[in-house]
Amino acid sequence: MSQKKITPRSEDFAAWYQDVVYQADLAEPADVVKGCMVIKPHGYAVWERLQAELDRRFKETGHKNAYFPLLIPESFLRREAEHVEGFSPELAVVTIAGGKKLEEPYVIRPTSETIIGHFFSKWIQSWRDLPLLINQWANVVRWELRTRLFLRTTEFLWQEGHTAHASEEEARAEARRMLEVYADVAENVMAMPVIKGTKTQAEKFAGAVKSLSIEAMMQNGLALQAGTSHELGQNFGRAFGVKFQNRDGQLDYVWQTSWGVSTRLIGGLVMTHSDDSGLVLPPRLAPVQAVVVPIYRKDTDRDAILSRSHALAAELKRAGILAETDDREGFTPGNKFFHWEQRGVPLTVELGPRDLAENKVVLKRRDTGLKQPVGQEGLAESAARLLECVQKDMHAAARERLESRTVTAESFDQVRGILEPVTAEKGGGKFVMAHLKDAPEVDAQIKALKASVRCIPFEDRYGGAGQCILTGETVPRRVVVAKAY
RNA sequence: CGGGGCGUAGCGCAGCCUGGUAGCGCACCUGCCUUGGGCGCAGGGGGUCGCCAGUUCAAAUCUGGCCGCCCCGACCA
Repeated sequence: MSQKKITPRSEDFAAWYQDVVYQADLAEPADVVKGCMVIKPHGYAVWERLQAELDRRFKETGHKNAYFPLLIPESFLRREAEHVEGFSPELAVVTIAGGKKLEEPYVIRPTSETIIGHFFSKWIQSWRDLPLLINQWANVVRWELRTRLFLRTTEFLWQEGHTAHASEEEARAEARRMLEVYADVAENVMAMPVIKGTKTQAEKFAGAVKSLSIEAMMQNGLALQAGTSHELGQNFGRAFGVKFQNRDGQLDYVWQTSWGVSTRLIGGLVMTHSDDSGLVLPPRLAPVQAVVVPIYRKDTDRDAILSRSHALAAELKRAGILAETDDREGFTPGNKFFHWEQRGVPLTVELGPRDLAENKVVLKRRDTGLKQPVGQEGLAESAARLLECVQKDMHAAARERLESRTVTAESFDQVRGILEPVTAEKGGGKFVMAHLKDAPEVDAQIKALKASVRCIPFEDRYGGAGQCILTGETVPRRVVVAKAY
């Protein structure tokens, strides 16, 4: 393992992010496959914990998992006009298979609305078949020009929920419900505060009637769209002939939703909590929550300290804490501390000769770096309590950062003044709350600043209606403007 | 596609100007010694110097061509 230093955030935030991802052993670029990455065991373990939290909630809200093909007939993409327009530039297409040119090429799914729409049309006849609530865990491919580990890669892992409903209201409620699930996971599992809101018409998903999103703020002040949930209306229902007979005996098209989060969340996690020493993981996502580091000077200490370390780790495990002992030979304690620190382990349990003699250990928390001696008696309880505390404190710190970097603006020039100097490298980003009309020409002017309207928040905390700073028309509330990933 | 940069050990780089048997740091292996925040010492393994051609007694080094990658811009759920 290399001992390369991590570039400080203040020097170059983008370089810092890469360094943290490497040093924490989360992932590396798949050098031989442009734009793709290898998610390494530690990174994948974080993803698995996140998946488990999400999957449990999907099932609790009545959804079932299924799996649809990776390859989609090219013609399917064309059936929904906006959808094809939105996705065709970033499609990878299979034209040859089995040594022969295909009659009709397949695209590698960039998302599955189309092929799932096709199967929904076969599965749904009656209102009794509705709602149909499906989720798929899958990989997708989008040929992006510029990629960054986790945040935007050519291939990525995600889940996509696809549902069909008998009424518009029910579909709308579903889209909203799933956004709330995402917000719950972001806030309470990832300790990452988010703003829930509606995308502007210009920013909505290709083929949707309305898109909802949760937006998080990274430590450089840039926004990250952390999850989206779409009301598809009857657009895909019409395109794929997903008809049902309603209670009145009449044929109608279903109202659909789709919603997704991806491995991008791991990028968000890194950029929300980590520091200049490396990764910082919230306890609820850490694959290892506590690591016992034995410290011994002489061979005579060695056996006693190692066996006590193993016993303490076993006790922690019995209490449901993901714990292990770092009993690797040939590494100094200092080396081990750095090792686990870079990997974001929330709690380190130090056990040396002095502690052994006094029946204590030293607990160190990753987020604040604070150390405290605690008795070996009752270690499981004190560790569990401390983990809870770390989880809460991390959330509070991130919340505080988001609040303190949210500002209001009363004119376009003011928005420009705040956002123009902001870059992913230098940081300084803000969420600028301003009155803006939901109209494509307005979005276009914000785009010219290399910023975007992130969302129109559900909850208005900035004083209600006002005049659009570009058109002068009255709009109901301020929207979030920011530079984003 | 426009501008800039770079290809030498697993990673990061020096050597190139001025041609003469390929080096440094980290990582890796062995042994001894250490262990409360990246131990030390000694020994060791690992290279078609991006590819092709040319010049030359001799090319990592000079010349020409090609390929690949990175950054900035454009593009972008």
